[in-house]
Amino acid sequence: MEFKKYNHIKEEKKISDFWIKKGLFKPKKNNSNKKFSIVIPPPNITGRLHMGHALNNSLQDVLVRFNRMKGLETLWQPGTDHAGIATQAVVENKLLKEGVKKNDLSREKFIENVWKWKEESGSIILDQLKKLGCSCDWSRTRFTMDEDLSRAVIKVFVDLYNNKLIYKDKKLVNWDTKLQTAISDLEVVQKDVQSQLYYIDYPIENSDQKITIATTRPETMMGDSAVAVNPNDKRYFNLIGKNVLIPIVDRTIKIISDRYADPEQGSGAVKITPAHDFNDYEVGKRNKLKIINIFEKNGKINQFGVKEFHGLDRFEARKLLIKRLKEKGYLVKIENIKNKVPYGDRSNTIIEPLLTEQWFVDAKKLSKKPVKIVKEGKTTFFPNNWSKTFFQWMSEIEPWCISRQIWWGHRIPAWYDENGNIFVAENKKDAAVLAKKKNKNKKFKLTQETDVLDTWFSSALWPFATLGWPKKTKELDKFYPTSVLVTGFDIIFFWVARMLMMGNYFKKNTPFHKVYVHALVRDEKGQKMSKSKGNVIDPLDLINEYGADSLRFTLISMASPGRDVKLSKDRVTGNRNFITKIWSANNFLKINNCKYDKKINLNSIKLPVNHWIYSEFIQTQNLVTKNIEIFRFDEAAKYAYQFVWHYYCDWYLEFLKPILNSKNKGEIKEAKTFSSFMMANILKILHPFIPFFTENLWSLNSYKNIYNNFLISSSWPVFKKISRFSKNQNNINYLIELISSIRSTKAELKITPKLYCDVFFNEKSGKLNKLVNENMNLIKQVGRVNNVLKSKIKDKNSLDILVCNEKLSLNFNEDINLTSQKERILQKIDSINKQIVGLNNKLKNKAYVTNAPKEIVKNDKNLVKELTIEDKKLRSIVSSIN
RNA sequence: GGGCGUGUAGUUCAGUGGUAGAACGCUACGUUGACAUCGUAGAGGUCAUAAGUUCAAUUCUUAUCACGCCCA
Repeated sequence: MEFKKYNHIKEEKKISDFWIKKGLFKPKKNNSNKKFSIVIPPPNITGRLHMGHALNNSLQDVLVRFNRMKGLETLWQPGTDHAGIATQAVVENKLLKEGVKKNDLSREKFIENVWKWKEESGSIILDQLKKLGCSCDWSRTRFTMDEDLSRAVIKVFVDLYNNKLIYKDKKLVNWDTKLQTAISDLEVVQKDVQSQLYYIDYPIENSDQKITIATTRPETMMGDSAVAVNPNDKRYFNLIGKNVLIPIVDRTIKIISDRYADPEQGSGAVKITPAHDFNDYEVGKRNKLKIINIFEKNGKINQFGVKEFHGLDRFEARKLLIKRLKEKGYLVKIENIKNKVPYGDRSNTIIEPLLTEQWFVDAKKLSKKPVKIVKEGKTTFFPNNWSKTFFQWMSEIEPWCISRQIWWGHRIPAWYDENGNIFVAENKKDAAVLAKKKNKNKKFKLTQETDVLDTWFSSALWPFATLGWPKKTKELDKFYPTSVLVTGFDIIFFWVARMLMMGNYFKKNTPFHKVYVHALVRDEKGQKMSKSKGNVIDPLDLINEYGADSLRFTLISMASPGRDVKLSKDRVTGNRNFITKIWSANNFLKINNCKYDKKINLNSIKLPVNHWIYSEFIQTQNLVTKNIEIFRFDEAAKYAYQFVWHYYCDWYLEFLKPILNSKNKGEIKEAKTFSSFMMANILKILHPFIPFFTENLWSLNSYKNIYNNFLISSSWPVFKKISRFSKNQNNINYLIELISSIRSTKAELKITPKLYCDVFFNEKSGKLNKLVNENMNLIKQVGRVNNVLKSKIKDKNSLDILVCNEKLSLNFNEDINLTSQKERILQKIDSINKQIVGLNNKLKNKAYVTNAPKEIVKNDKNLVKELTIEDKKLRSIVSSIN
């Protein structure tokens, strides 16, 4: 009979459509009253599936499918975020290609274009998640710019403003000169770069003296307000209070004393530019210095700079200024140094600290409750050490700049009257009411704030806003707080911490009980995947080549806590082979007409091999269950793999062959039904890992007829141990050892494995002897044994071996070379004796015998006994070879 | 500078206070009626280094070295 090969591409698509059409991803009410919910970390609409997503969502899907099968009412809430800056850039570029500049359009018109783009391309990544097999309730898909979610954002903003947790302030912020918006401190990455440190002389007024300062940013000299020296720096002690002239700029400033100046750094004297450096800003505040802003919003020198430099870009200005300083002899020297320079994570341009008016969230106040929640263990991190990182960041938290000078996003619900009074309300009408009160009966005109909110502001509301908040919905009631959040460590601050703040403030409850933190996916050499390195592996390529199941199984089984996933194609191939292995095992069942057509009555099961595989399955089932529950997906996958391949396929199916080939109709029937029953349960425990393949086999094998359900909706196996079966678990394991020994002896003797041998059991009362008699067919076929002899044949072609410490003789129909075997046994005797000596020494040690647990000592004593017997028997074998 | 983490077979990683495990790779043999995307057998480890605690340390403690990440 020919059997088709498994075609993952065709089947995965079919099954995915089917699940969705049948509504099987939706939460299903049941009697247990237990719930399980996860909100997806919303991918942004410009995003495309990468390995990080693949890992993140495979893990969530394991949890979701597992809990669904365990009978919990399960919701996996999907959706996307609007990614303000990224999306605006994408649409801006698209328009530019069509010959349209953003600023030629009205704000409304541009937003219209963004929505159009979103409708066309915004759900690509969700389709990719479907390809991965994610069982989200897609009918509940949400988007951060949806009407409902926008309402939540507005409400949150207004509430926080009214409670003084949001405020407007003029502060130095991280300014992106390319995107021309403020960004939060988290969106700034400090990069190590090669820089020049310029030493410049500032002449001291009314004196021949000069003071040398060192700076990496000479162009900011135009905004200098002072030169600072350390109060303890004796070199400059007598200069404090004197005026210096800024060269080229021709302006005088004071030399001040401030502890910020580090005597060890550069020359020990440092120029202070409060408008263009965060540290200088603080120095300026302490010393009441002038703030001189010399930059336009695009990073070019403005009218407060030196005239010659007006309109020059900051880097051109630097070059020119250095040239002028050199010409005039103010430049002392240039040093090459390594330093950190702030870059925008989106624009990859150097961030400029700029003094602007922005909206801020008082993150410090909002962080108190989350810290408490985590300390009390109401939200726990896995692995736990991430809570340390969390606490550390929360304790140093800065005000969160939430306003962005872009168009795409939630426009801030604040209105200004002509006098600049601010009115924050959910809509213009309400704002007008406030304005009327403020302006008494005078006329006023309201204009709305043009800034929009940071995308993370809306993402912070994700766990409750997606469930319907601020409305009181059934879902919110049922699924908040969510059970677990699965996320990468890189967004603990961006997202997790902020969700904890908002959830605890607005819902008075933690948004999730557990946070599972996974690591990065790297390439096989441990390098971060990046386009510039060209080492990116596209998950969709792997899905097409190997199937989503293979990719999922690989990622899941490599997700060890606290370790990066080093992905290589070899791994995926290996797991694809695993799936093929199950496919072909199932073909074996089909060929042999192994059908499972009604529920098994376990009491009627008689065959020892069935008892054995059942007992082994229970162990596996327990290990898989336990490990998923404690987030050890790698271990869970490993145990499932072990059982299926090395127990079910390698031994169980082999043991079935002699039974199926026998004439015992009862045994044949039991073997057929039970093997298929076990296959059904294998599919169950593998389903969270490889959902497409298992659902497909489930339907091909018509298991639905017995369980009245699709695999995805079937129940997780919870079989009980049956003591009657357990006896045979050990027995079959002894037989396996016997067969393995016969095989390796053949290999050692360089006898082809094909060759059958005869066996004689030297010890009549031995357990092996008895077992073999009970399983005669099995040992003959699987062990390739011709006859089990009644008496020993002393023959030059016979050899004694030891199995489970019982001596037996193998008799071959072929000349065998016993000298090599003798050598091998002598080596074995040697190593046993070393062990015995070691153990005896240990047992002679009184401290050991008195201090060690009795069990351990007992075990050692037993071991010595057994080893001594083994030694004796091996010696007798050796002497018989002579 | 502060914090976190990692170092176990050729590779990627589990694991444990009491005789070191898996997968992949490798070697030899093999097409036995599920499977060569396979089978059988096998080789391969001073558990980074040093000291300490302990009857006993790969495991706990400390130090050192190497590597990685985060924050300043």
